[in-house]
Amino acid sequence: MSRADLAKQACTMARTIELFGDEWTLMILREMFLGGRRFDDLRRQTGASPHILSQRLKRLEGVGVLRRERYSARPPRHEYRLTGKGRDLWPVIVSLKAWGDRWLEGGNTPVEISHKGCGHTVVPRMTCPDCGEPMQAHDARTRLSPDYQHERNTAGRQT
Amino acid sequence: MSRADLAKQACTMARTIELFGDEWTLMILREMFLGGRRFDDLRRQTGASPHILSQRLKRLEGVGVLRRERYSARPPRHEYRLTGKGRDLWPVIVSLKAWGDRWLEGGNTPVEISHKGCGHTVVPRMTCPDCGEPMQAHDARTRLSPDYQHERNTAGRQT
DNA sequence: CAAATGACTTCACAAAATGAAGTGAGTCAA
DNA sequence: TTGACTCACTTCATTTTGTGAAGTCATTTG
Repeated sequence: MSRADLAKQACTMARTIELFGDEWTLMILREMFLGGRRFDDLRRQTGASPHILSQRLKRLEGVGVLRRERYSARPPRHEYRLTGKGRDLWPVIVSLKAWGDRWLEGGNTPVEISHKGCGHTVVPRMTCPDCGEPMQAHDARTRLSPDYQHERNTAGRQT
Repeated sequence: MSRADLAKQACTMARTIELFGDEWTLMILREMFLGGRRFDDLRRQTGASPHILSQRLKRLEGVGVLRRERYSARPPRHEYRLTGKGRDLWPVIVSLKAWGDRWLEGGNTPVEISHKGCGHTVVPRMTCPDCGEPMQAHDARTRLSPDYQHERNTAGRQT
């Protein structure tokens, strides 16, 4: 199965992973949430080669999570900005960060997040929007739709 | 810069991305949160080739997010289970799902999550652990440590 | 006028993924 | 007790993707 085939699956998780589930795309998103906007900044901070950075930015622009904007006309220069759709990926990046801060060894976290509302330095977490309680894997019950159950049951069979 | 070089960065985000930031690893984690435990189930549901699945499972085991357990002795059979460290990646997968459910077209979400505590079907979200308010990108202020600032300022320079 | 900057593209080479086939331990049905 | 089958993989040839260096082009700055 190729990357493109993931896009055909009904599961929105699989399709989102197909879009953003690679090293460089995630690094670019991280960098943009840290404020990076220009090609060369992104290249330096992510370590991506210009070739791959260019490719990924085009894909992200195509998906609509960022847009290319001219910030200078005379030498034609562009920068990249997250759209609302792109900013909505924040929880993904923050979740990765939270995991790393908790489980990875080797010094303090170099990036701190504080909540503008209350001013405290925090590690944002998942909660239930209904009752407000924190939610982790074991607090959740997962249910698959009948169609999706069927898709899964017939997946990878040769008959 | 290669994938391995990301591991040397101080940023816990970069190092976490190095560990889990690829298509197949994320698909495997998704599948495990959906209850998948055996090699062939994982292979079928993720679409990964046995080669790559084997590689990724070894890496994930090495990192300690899952463990290999024998469930039958006579035909020696194993299955894979998430550890606590692995279950802690739940917010990453849920965030990807939430984004997909919101922004991707094409039918209803095939996976529903409900909160055991209150029983409601929910889309878990990020909140501030301090004041309990929902948090999104624009509610957060990001601060970099001085060391990390310096690492960033000298990144990608040839002099 | 020469060198620098920013935003890329092109290219030769290297690394990784794919798909198919194979392996080995063991079970189960005839 | 032979033959088909399952599970958990490994091996291998081919294709795809990524890498690092160099090049391009339109300016601007020394």
